[in-house]
Amino acid sequence: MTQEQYSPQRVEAKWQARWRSQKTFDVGSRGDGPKYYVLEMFPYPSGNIHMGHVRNYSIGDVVARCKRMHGFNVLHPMGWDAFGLPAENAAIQRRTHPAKWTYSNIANMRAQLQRLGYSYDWSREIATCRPEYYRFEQVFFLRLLEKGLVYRKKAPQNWCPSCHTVLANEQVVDGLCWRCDSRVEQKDLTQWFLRITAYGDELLNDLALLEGGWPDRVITMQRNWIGKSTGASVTFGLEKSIADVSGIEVFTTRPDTLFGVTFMTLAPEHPLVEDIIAGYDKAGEVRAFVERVRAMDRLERQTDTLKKEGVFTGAYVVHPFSGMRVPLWLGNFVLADYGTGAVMGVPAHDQRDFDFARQYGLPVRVVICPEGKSLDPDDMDAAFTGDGRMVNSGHFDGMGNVPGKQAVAEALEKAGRGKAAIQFRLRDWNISRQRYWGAPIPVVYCEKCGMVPEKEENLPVILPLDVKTRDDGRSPLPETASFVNCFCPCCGEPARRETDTMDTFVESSWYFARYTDARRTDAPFSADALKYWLPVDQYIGGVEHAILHLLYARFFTKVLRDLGFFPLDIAEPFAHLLTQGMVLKDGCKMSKSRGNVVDPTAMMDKYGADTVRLFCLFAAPPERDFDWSDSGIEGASRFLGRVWRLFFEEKDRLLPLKACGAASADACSVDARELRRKEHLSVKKTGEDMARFQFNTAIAAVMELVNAMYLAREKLWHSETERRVFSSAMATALTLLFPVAPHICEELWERLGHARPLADEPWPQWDPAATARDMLTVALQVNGKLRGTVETPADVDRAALESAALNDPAVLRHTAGMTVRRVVVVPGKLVNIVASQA
RNA sequence: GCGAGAGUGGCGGAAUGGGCAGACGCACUGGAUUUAGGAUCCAGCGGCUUCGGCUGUGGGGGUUCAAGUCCCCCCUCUCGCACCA
Repeated sequence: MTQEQYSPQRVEAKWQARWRSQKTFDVGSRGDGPKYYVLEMFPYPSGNIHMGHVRNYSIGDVVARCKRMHGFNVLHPMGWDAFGLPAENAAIQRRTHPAKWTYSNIANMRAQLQRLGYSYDWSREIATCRPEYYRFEQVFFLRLLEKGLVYRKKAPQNWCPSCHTVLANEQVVDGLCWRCDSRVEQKDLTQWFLRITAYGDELLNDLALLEGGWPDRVITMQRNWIGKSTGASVTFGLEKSIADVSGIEVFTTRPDTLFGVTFMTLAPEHPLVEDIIAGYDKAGEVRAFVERVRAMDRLERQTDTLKKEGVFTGAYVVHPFSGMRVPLWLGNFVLADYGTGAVMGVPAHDQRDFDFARQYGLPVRVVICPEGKSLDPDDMDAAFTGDGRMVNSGHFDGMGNVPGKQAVAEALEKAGRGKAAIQFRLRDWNISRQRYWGAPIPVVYCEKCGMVPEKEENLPVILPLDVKTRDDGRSPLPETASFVNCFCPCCGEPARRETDTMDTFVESSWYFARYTDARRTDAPFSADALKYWLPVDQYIGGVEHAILHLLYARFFTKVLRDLGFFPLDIAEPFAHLLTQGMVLKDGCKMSKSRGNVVDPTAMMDKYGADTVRLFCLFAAPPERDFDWSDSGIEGASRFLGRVWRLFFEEKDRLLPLKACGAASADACSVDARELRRKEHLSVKKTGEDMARFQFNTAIAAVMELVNAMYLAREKLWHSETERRVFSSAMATALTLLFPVAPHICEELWERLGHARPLADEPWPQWDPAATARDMLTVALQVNGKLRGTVETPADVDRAALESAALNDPAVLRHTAGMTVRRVVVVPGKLVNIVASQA
């Protein structure tokens, strides 16, 4: 028998061309059915796709194709997160322009994605570096400015000396730059901030809406990052008078311990330090301490092992209720940028304060006692942080400390010395970047009018492409006269344009919405399209964005809603989130320096796209990391070869049926009925596994079906019905495998004689009657141990089953000389005989 | 330290509500085919075994007729947070 050789490259090129020319996956041309929006995190156009992309996008493509087969109107777009530093650095290295580099990378990577046969609606493709895209970001910026949600502030900032730019707090990981791992320095700079803290509560509370849809750990990470603490602010009067300053404010989560305060500690950076130590005879020592702490960088200062140190300032504050004098210290553990940069010290009830007090001989004052006990400060070897009764606390004595928290806060408010307060760990988002390849911030600086927003009708402020790039990595914008020199939108006089650009995370905070009407030019979105498509039903990407991108996008969704761009009933952008694991090689992350990179295009050259997709999905469940295996992909390739060969070896006898097209196999052999049963079970299992994103087991179910067909093929040609059973199994296998390996399935489907492509076929229905069995294998246990099996008719009654079990030779052997105490029958599954020595 | 997740053959991994542990694949072994190699097809494949069995899901207890699965204690690994007042 001559048979055609399987050439994946030829088959894949054919179907990719057809899908493109027929716009198969353009959602605009298909308007029926309920909507489903599946989105994968868009790539940074670094030059070439890597296996991580292939895995991410293969998962998304299976979801998209499955949903489509289930009758959904599926939006599945793709685009480019195209601004950013690597383009600039690469351009410097290659003596080219970031734009040129970026656009050529996009062209290259688009071709690579198309070679993988993903079902994207390419008509909605976006690139964030195009003015048609970022112009709307500038519109958002101006509206946010109007609302006070974006502001400029001078403050110590995270500065990456190697990237020559500031970083947001979220972009500093263990004191290092998230991108290049350089040590981040602190630098005083005037920067633009987005007031994400104004949404702290909503970002925190709405995490509840994501329970069940997002992985718990991502929700937890966001909750921790936002870091809400409830407590009170308290103002301690300053004994010494400083102009305009009446006292020092602290934040505490334990107002119930207020009477236990025996000292106060300020951050060395606290703005009042100089005023406080003025005139103190040991001011020099204090200054030396401040200098020493300041010299340490963030990383050093935040390690656990750092010795807690402090210095007395010579000054005292006054307790708001007791009027007691409280010594004022500086401490290296107090953070300047959390709370008020000042902490009240309650050594009896806070371990850190306890250690500090013992180290410097400060008094310990017990104000909470465990129920029915008393505490002696001299006997304590650790702080008591549990609940109990308030003591030594004036008229609060005897009160439980839990209600005491509120009571003290109320009393503070009445006395004008404080109030209930909430603190967030979350800081405002610094979006200024001192780099060139980003979206310009649309404001100008005028000598007369100061900072003036650009007029909306003048947008976009276009990033000039004809700049002289600098070798040192600094932005060329400040030296680009044609960009910098402008006229004040307010008075018309000459002015200077802002030369900082926006953090690229701003672009990725709203791109998912732009896809809903990507070609629109007069507005960023259209209300109808947003209302129809949002939220994204399934979002898929790496867990490395658990805080950064996913928090920013949530924030933007709420902001754009409040600015009137988004529908009011959209609270969250991504209803379901799948965080896929990494593709490793030899247990390590793939990297050029390690030399363990597996190139997807080389794999496609060798095995074809279908095999690469199949292996990425089959190797492990999607959330888990998996190790690339050269023999593993061989196995995937072998399986597709097996499908291809089976098809051509049996082709002359195959009928052009649809999936599950054999109505019944009643009058047929056992083999035919078994194959039909396997076919329907495969439809059930594959469907269920796809729905819960267990692609590895879904594929295993199709493999089982193919294996069953190999074993049955010589036996099933006796009758027309048997021929139909076999043909139907083939059609079903192709249909079930289609979302994973679409090209080969389309090709064989067409060769089976179908005019309508598989892409337009519905997901098959399985028939419970076809999965039923006349004979069942029932496990026989004695005292819980498997001793044998027995074949029984499916409708056997309990008594018959029980007696069959008791008379089974293996059972008899194991119950010899014993008394049967009990027989447990699980219908259709097993019989367990409980027996013991007589 | 706190929080989350994980630990199953030589390997990747199955077992969705406690019910025949190891599906599917890789590697390996044997057979068929082949001039040969490769490819392909078929079969075997947790460990021990006196071939009757015994034992086995990180370790130890427990619940149950029955535990990878439920409960308690412990160990290891991965990830996240880490002076947050």
